[in-house]
Amino acid sequence: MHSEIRSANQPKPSFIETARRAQIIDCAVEVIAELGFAQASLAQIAKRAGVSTGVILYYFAGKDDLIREVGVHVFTTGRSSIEPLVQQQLDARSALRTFIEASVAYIAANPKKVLAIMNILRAGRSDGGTLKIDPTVYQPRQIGFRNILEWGQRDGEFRTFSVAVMVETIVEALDAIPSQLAADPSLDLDAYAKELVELFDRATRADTPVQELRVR
Amino acid sequence: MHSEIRSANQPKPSFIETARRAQIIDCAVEVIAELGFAQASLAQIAKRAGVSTGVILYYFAGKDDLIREVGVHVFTTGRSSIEPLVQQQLDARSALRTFIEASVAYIAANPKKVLAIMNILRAGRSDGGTLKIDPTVYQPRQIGFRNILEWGQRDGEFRTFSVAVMVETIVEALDAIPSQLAADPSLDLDAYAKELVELFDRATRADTPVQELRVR
Amino acid sequence: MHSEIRSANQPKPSFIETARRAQIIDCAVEVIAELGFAQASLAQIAKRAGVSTGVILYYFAGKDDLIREVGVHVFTTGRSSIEPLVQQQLDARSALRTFIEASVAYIAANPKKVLAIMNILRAGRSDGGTLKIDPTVYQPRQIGFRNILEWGQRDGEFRTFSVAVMVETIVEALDAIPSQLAADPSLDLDAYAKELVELFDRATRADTPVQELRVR
Amino acid sequence: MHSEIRSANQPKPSFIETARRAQIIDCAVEVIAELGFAQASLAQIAKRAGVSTGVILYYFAGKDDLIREVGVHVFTTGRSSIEPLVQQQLDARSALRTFIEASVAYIAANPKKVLAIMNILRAGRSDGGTLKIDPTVYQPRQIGFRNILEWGQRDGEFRTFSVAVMVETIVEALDAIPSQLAADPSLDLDAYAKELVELFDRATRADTPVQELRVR
DNA sequence: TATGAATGAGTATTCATTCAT
DNA sequence: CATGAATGAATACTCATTCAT
Repeated sequence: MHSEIRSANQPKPSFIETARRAQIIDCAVEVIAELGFAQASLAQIAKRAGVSTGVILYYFAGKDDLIREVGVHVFTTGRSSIEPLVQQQLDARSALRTFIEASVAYIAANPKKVLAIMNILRAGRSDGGTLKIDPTVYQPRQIGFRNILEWGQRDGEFRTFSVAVMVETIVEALDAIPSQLAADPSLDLDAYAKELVELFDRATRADTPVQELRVR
Repeated sequence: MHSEIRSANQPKPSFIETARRAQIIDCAVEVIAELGFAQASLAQIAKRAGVSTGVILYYFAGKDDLIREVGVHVFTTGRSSIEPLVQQQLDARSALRTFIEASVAYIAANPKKVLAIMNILRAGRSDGGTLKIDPTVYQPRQIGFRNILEWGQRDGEFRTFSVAVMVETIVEALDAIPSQLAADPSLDLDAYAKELVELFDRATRADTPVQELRVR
Repeated sequence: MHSEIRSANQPKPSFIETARRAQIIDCAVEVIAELGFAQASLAQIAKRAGVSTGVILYYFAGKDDLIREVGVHVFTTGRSSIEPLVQQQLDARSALRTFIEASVAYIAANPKKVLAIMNILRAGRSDGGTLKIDPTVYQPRQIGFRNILEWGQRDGEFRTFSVAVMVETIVEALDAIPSQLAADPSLDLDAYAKELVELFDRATRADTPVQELRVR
Repeated sequence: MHSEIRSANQPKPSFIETARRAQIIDCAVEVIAELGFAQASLAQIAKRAGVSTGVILYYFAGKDDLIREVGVHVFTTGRSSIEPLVQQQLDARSALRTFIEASVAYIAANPKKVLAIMNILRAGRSDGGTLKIDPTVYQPRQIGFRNILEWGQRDGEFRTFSVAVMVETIVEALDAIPSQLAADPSLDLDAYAKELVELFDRATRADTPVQELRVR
């Protein structure tokens, strides 16, 4: 019945199971966002969900499994709200701008989810040294940025730079937002997005055509 | 015996005490860097140091005290190796470049120390909600960057942008390095520094005088 | 699950919970009575109960909570076995006699419980300076004696004396019994009670009517 | 050099040793009186004395030994200030009154010492089940009261009663004072003594000659 | 499905004591 | 004489996990 076993023989999760899993993931997100990853015990999460800790372990193979699924959930929903917008863009520069804007918008719309993820990712490794969230879950974002940057470099929109460094810098700039927002909920995220767009537009664009970035 | 008490009445820590404290701090750094903050129990640190956990609590008032001193140690040595170089610079642009280069150089020279600090800072808050490392210890860096950016804006070297956002982005770009280096020890940090310098030079500089940044 | 939380939302403790709590309280009483409060670690109590220490902390919020509940348990049962008898008395002199007799009888019937309580109360304060058992739990006894003494003084049965001093002396005379009984289990408590009744009857009664105390 | 060894071969404790032992005993008294026995660690006592814990263990065979000597010290000085006064009395009734008064006076003059002793005696037994203070140290007081009571009964001054019960009651009445005094330092001990004298005079005296107790 | 009960390993911390210097 | 260093056992407590019901 645990997720691994499930995927093998039980193709159809019941309605109640789906609901329970979603509920538990939501509660885990809240607790991790509010108390931090270290304080987020199964007992706390269960308490928030109004169930016993046994329920969590009935639906998830263990704490690690739950955390992993929290990661999958947040990154999946994030991706689905960002990717379509980016794919509409016709040039790399617009795509980069859109990616940043959509990312910040997603943070603004889901501050707890994103904060929870950051708390998890930044809490370091698990006991065995493995990461708490599988790279395949969070790397698509890096890959997305990488593709855009390489696209822009191919098309001559972007200057020559290390794509790896630029990706890392962009991603970290975005990842720094959730905790700032938690510390100061009045933070103006629209303005923040505009600053980041301008910052990375200047950081990436090719020199010669000093074409101005159109404000939307 | 413990640091707080010490500073009041006992001006001269013995040689052996100084050595032990340094040794324990070093071992704490290693364990935190290698296993992550959550796995860094006193037992682990003591094991690494080849002493009993009692020894740690003999020299430090508690785990919190040890962690705090790790923070002080790393930030103090970091600052002393960076600040003098930055202060020699005559214009904001050079100061920013130097600050970034010196920061990366410090990471290259002390990868474990910096990784440990990142693991601590990113592990979130303690039980009581207080930070594990006092802001007065790590904020001088932010203030340093802020001063440089404001200086450049005043002097017209830098364009208009949100200093807060830029500082955060720069700092996060630097803070992302230690874990990358841990994952790939062959990472070329000189090149990484050059990329960041170029990136933030373009992100900050004023438009008109398209003066090229001299490569050192 | 823990007592405080329980009283708020969970009106029906399960049978097994009630039994376990009672069992743990009993074992705590035994250990505290036999080894003294200082030696009564959770490990000792758990060992006596044949469970792991975790079980104790599953049913009680902590050691302090357990100790507090031991106090409540003993004082509550003690009070319920003493108070009704006292309240039947029509004059203060009989009430005082009955109170003393019933108190000794309760000690005779529950030597370990009372010894445990004495060990707790006399072990001094907790770390924070707070008492280990709430005054509201053990002060009703003092108040009971006080009321009787004041009643007798009002009615002229008792002479003039400091009620506070007399209460303290009576209570201490009773509290001295459990440890004497532990040291010498053959102690004749009926005789002891008669002695105390006579002692405090003479100590309290008014001078003029040299009316003899009727032996019951 | 430890006390047991000492008594065998070193008949003359040096001046410095005598002073150190006295100093440590005094500090132990203070700490035990102020913090309670449970909180009175060797470290606390050493801190109060301004020495290292090693010093304590140099002059005393262990913590138990120190505690024992605290007991000896307080009971010895107490006895020497009480016994001479009692021995001057020519009748048992006066002796009893004097014993009580002198005991309270000693408490008034040495509240910390007596409170410390009470904290020790009431903290229960040591690890091995042995008492923390040897009975030969504190029983002379009981014997003193016993002798007086038997004397009075032989001479017809006192009525017939259980000497054991009366002794215990008197002693407990006195032992209850130090903690009351600590809780309320403004407690009027002269009045308290008068109350106890009157209380036990009435409790003990023979019926027929209703001779009034002369107020001194 | 879900609960409540129980465990056992792991946490930081305290403390009396030993010992080399 | 005295210190400071170090230990090891014991402390209360947390938590993920197991399991019978």
